Amino acid sequence: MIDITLQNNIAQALQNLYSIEATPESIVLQKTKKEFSGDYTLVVFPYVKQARKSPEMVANELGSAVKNALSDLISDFNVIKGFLNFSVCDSYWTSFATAIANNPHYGLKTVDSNEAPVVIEYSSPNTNKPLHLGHIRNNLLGWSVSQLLTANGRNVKKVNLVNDRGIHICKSMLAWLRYGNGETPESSGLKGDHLVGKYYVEFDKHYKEEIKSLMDRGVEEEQAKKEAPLMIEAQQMLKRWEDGDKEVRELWEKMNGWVYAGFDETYKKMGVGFDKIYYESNTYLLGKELVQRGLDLGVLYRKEDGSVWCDLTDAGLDHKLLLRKDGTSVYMTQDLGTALLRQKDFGADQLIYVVGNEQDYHFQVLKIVLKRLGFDWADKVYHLSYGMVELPNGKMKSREGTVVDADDLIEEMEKTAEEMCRDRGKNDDMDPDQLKALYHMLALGALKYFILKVDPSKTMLFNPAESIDFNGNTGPFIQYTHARIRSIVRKAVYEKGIDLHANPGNITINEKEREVIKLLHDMSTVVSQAAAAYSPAMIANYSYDLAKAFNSFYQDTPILRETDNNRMLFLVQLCDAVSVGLKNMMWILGIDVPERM
RNA sequence: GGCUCCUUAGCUCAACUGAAUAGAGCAUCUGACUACGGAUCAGAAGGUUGCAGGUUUGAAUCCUGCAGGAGUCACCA
Repeated sequence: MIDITLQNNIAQALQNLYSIEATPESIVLQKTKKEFSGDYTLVVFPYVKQARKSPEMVANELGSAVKNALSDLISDFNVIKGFLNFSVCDSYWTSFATAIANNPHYGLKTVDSNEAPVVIEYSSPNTNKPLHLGHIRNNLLGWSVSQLLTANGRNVKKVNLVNDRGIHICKSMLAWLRYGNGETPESSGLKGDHLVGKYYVEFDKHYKEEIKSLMDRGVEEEQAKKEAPLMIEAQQMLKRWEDGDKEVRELWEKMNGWVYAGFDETYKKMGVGFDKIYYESNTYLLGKELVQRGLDLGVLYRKEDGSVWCDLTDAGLDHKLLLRKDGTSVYMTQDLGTALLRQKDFGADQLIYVVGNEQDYHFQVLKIVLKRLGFDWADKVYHLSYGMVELPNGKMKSREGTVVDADDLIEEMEKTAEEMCRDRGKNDDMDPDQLKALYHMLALGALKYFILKVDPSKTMLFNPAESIDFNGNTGPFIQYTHARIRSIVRKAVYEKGIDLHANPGNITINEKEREVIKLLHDMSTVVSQAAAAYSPAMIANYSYDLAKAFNSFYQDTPILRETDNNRMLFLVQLCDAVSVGLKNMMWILGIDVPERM
């Protein structure tokens, strides 16, 4: 790559001219801004003090030295104040573009499956309600970061941890027994997760009524919440569950089965999947063993009432509960257990958890407790924290009915995609199945891109109306660009008989072509930077830059009417290269790109 | 209240490690379809990067203080 060559030569020149010791990696090259001529820029200010010369002089001397050493690569340089701009020869760019045309793996590294894996957990749903918009951000991030790390050559294992036990499940079960009349997904036509979610809401409704009537009779609110018959019954049910009561377990399995079927459908629609699924009902006991171990080691302590705690005040945090006084486990207990189990299962090089930022504190504690329990691999735990998704009218709250359901949203997007396609009337020749697949592809492209283009750590605002806009910085814009490029390449090959593998030889390129090639050239760098930052957003925004640069170039370049055969060949190869680049970056985001649309 | 994170154009978002005149899209306005796919492109307008200091040749970026917002500090998960 040319940037590495440049770095080496600059380091050498610094040494020769001013006896400045600088490692090649420490030399920062940036892309030259559009307003100035050149391709790569070196800021020389950091070296002027040691060189004891003016910035202009240092830049000129460095420029000459590097140009002389690399006369076949660097065609020219110019100096503006302390900025040294290098221009790269056309031949370097053209041969680069030719080389990646038709290389379907450009920008993607090969995975060594013997390497210790990166284990990434995402999704982690509760089995008492359907997936909503917040889960969508989680799932898309988790999937995309997996793809991103894979593209960077890492051996990735995707896992899901289903929270299938606890009081919340009992609430749904209880409400279903009481008010369900034996309703099933089949009899009601409801998706399993929606059906169970319905009874979770039902429980809450009746529970609140009970609290209210107790309070009307003069009971304090706190007291009423504890004494409401429904709550007591739910707790008894949890106890029966933990005791392995046959009747409760059977119902639990039946209702969870409905939910899993529903989730699978949603996951499939979103295009996400897992290598392994953990269930808390299978892992929570291990956490309890770890707590015992902590007590034996003396890093945890037991209060008089029997509850177990960890004192984290020396780390600047509070005391943290690890086991309730009745001996049942809490969230942290389970997480300790699953972390250990996962480490044992995979021998992971890194453990990534895609979990919302409301749990930043939880993960801080988790790492410290693991460390104190004597697990050195605690350092390998990385919490990929993401911000909440807000709606234009404020936060999502299940109570106020402002939750956006995942299935509804996807269906809504598909409908809009269909309308937009109808309006444009371009797909009259496609059969109904193809059209349906296309609408789905566009709907998900729009949704995924809209969510992934935002930096994960930031709170984002989801505006349903805007997300379905297929213009501007959106997924469909990139999908459309890709389809158009494929159309050009098809025509070139079948109508003009162009051989994509031929060598176009030496040709000169214009500014817009150069811009496109440079973007492609930097793609691998961007992929590794994005992987280091766990940021699909970088990929998304970069893809958009590339698509935009291509459209601008495309607009005023008559590719297939070009009279010079070599030049036409080169332009088609450039098109092909761009489509490969776009396709691979969209692959990282989990977005499908159509050959035609 | 303690701790953590956030605040960039009317709106939604960028800006990799500090670097040249802080960039896109949407919305608004002006232009380009006898055209390889117009779901496009070219252009205009829009900014004291929350406020006040500091460090630096250079700050949206680093430090301090303040204001505003979010999260968390549960025998919830």
